[in-house]
Amino acid sequence: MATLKTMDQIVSLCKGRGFIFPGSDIYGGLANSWDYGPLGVEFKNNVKRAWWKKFVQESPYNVGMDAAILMNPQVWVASGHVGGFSDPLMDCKACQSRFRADKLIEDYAVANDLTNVHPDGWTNAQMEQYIAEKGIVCPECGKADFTSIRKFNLMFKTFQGVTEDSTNELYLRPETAQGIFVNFKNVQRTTRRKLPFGIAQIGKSFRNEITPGNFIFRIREFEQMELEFFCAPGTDLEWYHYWKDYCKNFLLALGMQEDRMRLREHEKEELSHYSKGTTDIEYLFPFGWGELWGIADRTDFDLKAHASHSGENFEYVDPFTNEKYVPYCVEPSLGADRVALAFLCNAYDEETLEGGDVRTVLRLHPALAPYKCAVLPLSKKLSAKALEVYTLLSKKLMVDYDEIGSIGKRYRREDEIGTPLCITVDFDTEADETVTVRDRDTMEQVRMPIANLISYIEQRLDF
RNA sequence: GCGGGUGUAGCUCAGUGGCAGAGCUCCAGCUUCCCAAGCUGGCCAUGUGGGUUCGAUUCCCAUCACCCGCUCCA
Repeated sequence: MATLKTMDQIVSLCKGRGFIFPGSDIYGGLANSWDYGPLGVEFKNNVKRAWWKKFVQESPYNVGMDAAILMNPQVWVASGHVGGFSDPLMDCKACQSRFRADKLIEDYAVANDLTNVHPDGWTNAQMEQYIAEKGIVCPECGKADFTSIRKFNLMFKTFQGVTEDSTNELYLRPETAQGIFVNFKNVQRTTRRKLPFGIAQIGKSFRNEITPGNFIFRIREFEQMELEFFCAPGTDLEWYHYWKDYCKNFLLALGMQEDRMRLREHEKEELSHYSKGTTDIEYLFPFGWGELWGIADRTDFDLKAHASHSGENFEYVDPFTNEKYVPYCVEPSLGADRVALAFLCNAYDEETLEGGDVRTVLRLHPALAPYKCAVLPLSKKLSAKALEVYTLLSKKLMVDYDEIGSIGKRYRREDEIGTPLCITVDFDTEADETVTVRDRDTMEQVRMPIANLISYIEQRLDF
């Protein structure tokens, strides 16, 4: 199977074959924006479709929805993003290191056994004053020479309405989850679901990251695939483990190599304020381990926060016990671009053939491959028959067609973009209605009637 | 965002204060017909915006992007 490659090889394949291009390229680009090209959009759509299939279509528990990106700003006050998503940062003027002011104070408090010092709710001025008074120094160089605090609000702002005044100020959502929480009652009522049930959503989110990078791993405009799974208090831990396994199996079923995956449980100190437990599913990228999927037990934090801010009642009445409670929530949250990148890295392989030439092959699971097969006439004289086959298959599947260059060259081109099967129309096809089907991974060829192609290809798409 | 490096064709790299070159790719034609064959021809570049200069791809400034170090968690 594929060996670990450098990021450059992946990026260069993506640019070269039309998976992913730098955003706004002709104007010199825009920091960390990337555009998905013809193959990239097919591939990413397949990743999203696979997730939806497993988490909505095949799940007895979950339903889907699609909330608006722009939401009432009160949503972000209630969720804690307006306050919590802006990190107070200071730079050391002496050595140029950057720190979070609240972290500096916390570390100082821990080091000096000051158990009653918690800078979470402090203003910038309070934190600056405290750091100056206590003479807290730079952990890097030991000097006490900090810049003042600068807030980096991680939420993008925009305006609704024609005038740019602050009363019309809106945020682009930094996560899709809140669109689910605010619709909890609507979905529960209209679907008549009883607990436990989940609401799934795929959509764009926006974060003004301080340091984005590593290709599409950390970008400012990204796509999330989130499930908010609601259950009775006390059953949350059980479901937390259920979904953790379910997520892991999803990745394995699509061919992710197990030795490049790991589950990392967050330490108590690392947990977010709302979370009782969090596990990250991480993937070993060429640049190191990176988080793909965060599975968090969010308790009743979000629904309660919205209940108190909005005045809505989020209590659920258990139809069997008549018990009233605010549901607990388990959240498996996956980055679509990240997992797509992981699948690309996972699939990328360079194979040295007999004779010494190197074959680049993207060993994507057929369900994820941009094209499910390619139709290749052995000669241009066979174009008419080959196009006939192409027309037939393209009614059901994404199919490529290529008649340029030698047949071997066209096989290699398809290998490089992960097409699992090549269908070669030759001089016998016209007479006996059979074609050669060549496998991307084994390079083996079988003869098959045209009539059998669709079912043969479709059975490989299961996972 | 801060410090250091880089920017020439789709890709990999030459080169110069006064004409911009190669290999691969790509396209066309011929040929071949089941694993990157051959021949012929063709397309395509100095990241962007300013400045200095008679003249800038080369020098200067800014900007954008990428790579390497400090902060993020989908």
